[in-house]
Amino acid sequence: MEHRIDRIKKQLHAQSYKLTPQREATVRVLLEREEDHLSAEDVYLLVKEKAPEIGLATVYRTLELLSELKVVDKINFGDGVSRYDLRKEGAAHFHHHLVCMECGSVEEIVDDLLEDVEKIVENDWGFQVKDHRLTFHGICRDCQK
Amino acid sequence: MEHRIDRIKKQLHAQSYKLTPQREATVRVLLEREEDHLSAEDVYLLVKEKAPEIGLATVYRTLELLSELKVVDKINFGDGVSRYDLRKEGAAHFHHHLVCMECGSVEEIVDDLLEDVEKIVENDWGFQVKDHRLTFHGICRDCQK
DNA sequence: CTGTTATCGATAATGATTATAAAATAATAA
DNA sequence: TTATTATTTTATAATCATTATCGATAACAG
Ligand SMILES: [Mn+2]
Ligand SMILES: [Mn+2]
Ligand SMILES: [Zn+2]
Ligand SMILES: [Zn+2]
Repeated sequence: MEHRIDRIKKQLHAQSYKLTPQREATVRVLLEREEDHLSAEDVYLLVKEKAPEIGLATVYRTLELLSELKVVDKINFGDGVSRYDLRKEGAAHFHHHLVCMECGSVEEIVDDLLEDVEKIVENDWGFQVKDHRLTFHGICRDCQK
Repeated sequence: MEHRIDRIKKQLHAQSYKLTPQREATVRVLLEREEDHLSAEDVYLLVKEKAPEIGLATVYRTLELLSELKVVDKINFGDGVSRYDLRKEGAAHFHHHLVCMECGSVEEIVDDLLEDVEKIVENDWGFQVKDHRLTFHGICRDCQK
C-alpha cells in the first residue's frame, strides 16, 4: 500500500503536482476498494470518513488528475455515472470486464486476450492500437445456477 | 431503405408499438446517417428538418424505445453524451470501434474477431457471453501520416 | 358517437459534472 | 522572518444532458 502511494506520489511530482492530504486520502480509498468500480459520489462519501472536511469538487478534480496520469481509468457502464478504476500495478493495457445482465455484478479479467485481435486491427485496418476497452455482457456463473 | 423501415415497423408491432410519423422520421434519420454516431441532440436537429414540429422529448423516447428493441445500441465515447448506433442488418453482435486519439474519427469494424476470446471467457470464467462492447483507442491511418 | 388508451409537445425537474470566487495553504524571494 | 506569489481547496452557483409531468391530441374499441 505505502509502496503504491509512493509511486503515485512520484508520478504526481514528475508533472509537478503535489500529493496533498486530500489527494492522498482519495488515493487511499481507491487502493482499499481496488476491486470495486466507484463513482465520484461513492469515492466522496468514503473519503469523507477519513477526511470529513473534503469537498465534492476536490474529489472530482483529483479523479480527473489521476485519469490524466493514467493512474485510474474512467469508465462507463451505462448507468448515468462515470466510474473510476485503478490500473493494475504495471499493466500496459486496461483490464476487461464481465457485466452480469442478471445481477449486475462486475468481474475483472486481467489477462490481455486481445493480442491476436490487435495484430489484425493493426495489419488489416492500419490502425495503431494504444489501448482498448472491452466489456462482455452476459450471465455470470452464479446466475446460471 | 423502405425494406429496413418495414422490418423495424414489424418489430414495433410485435411489441404492440406503433410506427408513428415521428418515430418513422427518427428512424429515417438514423438510416440516412448510418455511418455516424449521433447524439440525441444531433438526431433531434436532423429530424426537425423533416418534421419541424417534433419535440426533443419524443426523440429521446423514440431512441429509448429503439434501444429496447435492439434496433440501435446506445454507446458512450466518454464525451458527455450518449450516442445511438444502428445495429448492422442481421448482426448477432455489436460491431467494434476504432477511435483516433489524434483527430477523434471513429471507424467501424463489422467482423466479429472475438470468437476465440469469447470461448476462453466461457470456458475459463464460466461466464455466458450474450454481447460485447469493444473499442480500440489509437492512431488512425491518416494521422500516422 | 363515446369512452379508453397511446403518443406527443412543451416545459419543469433532476442529477451529474464543471465553473467560479474567496479563503487557505504552500512555495519562493527579499 | 516577512512579504509575495502560485497552488489548492471549499462552498456554491451554473451548466447541460436526460427524465418526469401534464394537458392536448390522435388512434382505437365498442
Ligand atoms: Mn475493473
Ligand atoms: Mn458504430
Ligand atoms: Zn449474475
Ligand atoms: Zn486520426
